[in-house]
Amino acid sequence: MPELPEVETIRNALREGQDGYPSLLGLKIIDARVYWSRTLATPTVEVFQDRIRGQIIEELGRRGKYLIFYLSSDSMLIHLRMSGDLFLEPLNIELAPHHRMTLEFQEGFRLAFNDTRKFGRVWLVEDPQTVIGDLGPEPLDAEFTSQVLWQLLQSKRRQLKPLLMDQKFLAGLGNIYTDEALHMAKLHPLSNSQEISRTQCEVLWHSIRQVLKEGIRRNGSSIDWVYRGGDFQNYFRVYGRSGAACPECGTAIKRIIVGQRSTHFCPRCQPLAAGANVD
DNA sequence: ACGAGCGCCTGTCGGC
DNA sequence: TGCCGACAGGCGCTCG
Repeated sequence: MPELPEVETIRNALREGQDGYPSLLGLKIIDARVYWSRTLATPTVEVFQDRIRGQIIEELGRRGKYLIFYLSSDSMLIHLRMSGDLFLEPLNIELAPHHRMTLEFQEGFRLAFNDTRKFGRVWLVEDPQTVIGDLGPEPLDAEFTSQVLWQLLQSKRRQLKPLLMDQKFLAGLGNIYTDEALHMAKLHPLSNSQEISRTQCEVLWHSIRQVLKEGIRRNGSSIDWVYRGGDFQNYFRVYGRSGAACPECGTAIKRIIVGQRSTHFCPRCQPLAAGANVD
C-alpha cells in the first residue's frame, strides 16, 4: 500500500512514539515471532529469531519505500508492498488474523507487521546496501536536483509513468503519487522520457517533490480498509477520480492501463505530444 | 533497452 | 442470495 509519504509517516510515528507508546529508539527486542515464513526474505526464521533477540533499536531510517531499523549489530529492513502495515499493541491481546511477524519488547508491548496479501518482506542483514543498493535517487534529498532528473530522463527512452515508478530510476514514487505528480506537471503518462523539454523537466521535478511533501504533511493517504490517520486521499487531483472533473479545467478524468497499472490523467491538461497515438 | 504478461496473495465491490 | 470477474498504494521474473 504505502509509497514514500506513508512509509515516512510510519517511521516518524515509531521514532517519536504514538498512542501512548514510547519511541522505539533504545528499546531492546526480547523476542521475534514469524507467522508466515515467506515474509522473511532473509535469513531463515530460526536464524532471524536467534540473531535479532537482544538487539537494541539504535535508529529508524527510510530509503525509498523501505523502512530501516538500525540495530546493535544488524539492520532490519521492511517493505510493506501492497497491504502491509505496522503498529504497536499490548503483548497480551489476541493475534489479529493477518499478523505475519511481531517483535516483542520488555516494556510489555510489541511491534506487529500486519499484511493481508502477504506481499510484504522483511530482511535482517549486516549491510543494508545489500538490499537497497540498487535504488535510484531519494527524491527529497538536496542532491536530487532538476539537473540530475534531466540527465536521468535523457539517459532513457521510456514511457514516463513506468519510468518514474521504477525504483532503480527514482526511489519512493508509487501509483498514486506518480499520477498526481504527472498531473501537476501537465505531462501525459505515456510521454517518452526523451521528449521532455528541459523546462518540462524542471516542472516535473518540482511537482514530484511537491506531491511527496504534501503527502507527508498530511500523514499519507488512507484508502480502503487501511486507515492510519492520514488524509491526503481527500486531496487527490486525479488518482481514483476517473469520470470526475479535473480540478484545473473541469474535463472528465480518464483512466487507462499503463504498465499493468491503473493510470489517471486529464486528457486536456496532459496532452500527448503530436505523433504518438494513444487516447 | 524496453514493454508486456504473469505470479505472488487476500479481500471487497459491483453486476447479473 | 450467490457467483464471478475486476480491481487493489508493489515488484521480480521471463519472454519477445
